[in-house]
Amino acid sequence: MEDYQDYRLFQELSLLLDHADRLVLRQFRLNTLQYNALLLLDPDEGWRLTDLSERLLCERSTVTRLVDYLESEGLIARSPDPGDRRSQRVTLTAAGVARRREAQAAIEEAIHRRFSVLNGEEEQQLIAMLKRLRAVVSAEIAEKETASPEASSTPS
Amino acid sequence: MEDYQDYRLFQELSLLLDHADRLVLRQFRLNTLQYNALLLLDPDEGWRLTDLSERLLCERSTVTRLVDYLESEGLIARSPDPGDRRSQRVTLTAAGVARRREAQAAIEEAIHRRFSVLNGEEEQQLIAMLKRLRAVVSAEIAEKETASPEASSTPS
DNA sequence: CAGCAACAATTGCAATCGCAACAAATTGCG
DNA sequence: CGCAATTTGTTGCGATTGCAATTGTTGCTG
Repeated sequence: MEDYQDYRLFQELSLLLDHADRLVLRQFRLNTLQYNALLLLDPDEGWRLTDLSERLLCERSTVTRLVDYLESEGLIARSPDPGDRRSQRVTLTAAGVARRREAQAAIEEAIHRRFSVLNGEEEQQLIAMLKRLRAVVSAEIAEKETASPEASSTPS
Repeated sequence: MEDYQDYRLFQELSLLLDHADRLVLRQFRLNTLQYNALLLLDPDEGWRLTDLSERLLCERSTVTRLVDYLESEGLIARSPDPGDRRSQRVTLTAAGVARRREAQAAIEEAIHRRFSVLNGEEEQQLIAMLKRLRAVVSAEIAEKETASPEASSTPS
């Protein structure tokens, strides 16, 4: 009955959170996706672009341009994959570690302030609900995407 | 302590929901914003573009182009505001009502399926938490936006 | 009434991102 | 081995959106 109210609230809060994050990250010359990538990356262990795209829930082409930008900022370094000449390994530079540390401090301060309106028990409930929702929506997407990209068949 | 987990889950679910909605709305040649606009509009009572932008949480320029598109699809009509030559009034056409009805049926079916993993009590809790979060984040944005856009002053 | 600030809508521009097409490299199967 | 299918990353293109500047209108104030 309140499904729709949940949905609208969730949608609106998404927009607001995106906007608020942009305001925070702007001073570090990062957008949300770039920041999330920095969080994942590591100075030692190199990530492949394809793995980054799967983790960040975006297209490979988006990761290409994301990596182009972070590289131009000197925050990451591309290096060839020793075992596969198609692949590249992306690692954090010292500047990347520093920039991530600054941005992370600002973002996590903001996050903490926002979620301080919930108590510990509520957070647990929220996490549990969000996980269940994530599972359903993931399944819905998987179902829809295996349905259309192939099989223009309608076979007998 | 779990603030960050909440946040990441929320962010990920936002991406998934956006993606899932796009898959549903694509068949009606609408994106999420266009659909939300159709929900607001009415065959009789005309909306001003500025009011739409505030309701949809986007820029006025975005609404201009949104209305351009919906008009080109024949779903809405622009008419001059009788009392103010600066304004325009936007109303739903019959085709707009029909398109909205189809899209709404599909979307609400999907929403209902997604939120069926929560029971009534959980939905109430979720709504309450989302409302509190919305309030904090709104306040945060308002604070940040009144801080920077003006006052490059640092006066004596 | 003249001037000016505020407001409605639009346009230009840049940033962002998904999708499709592509080149290079790798894998697998006959 | 040899060739087809798959995989990795890139590029072209279009769609979407925010921000700043602009035009035309309104309303307030001296």
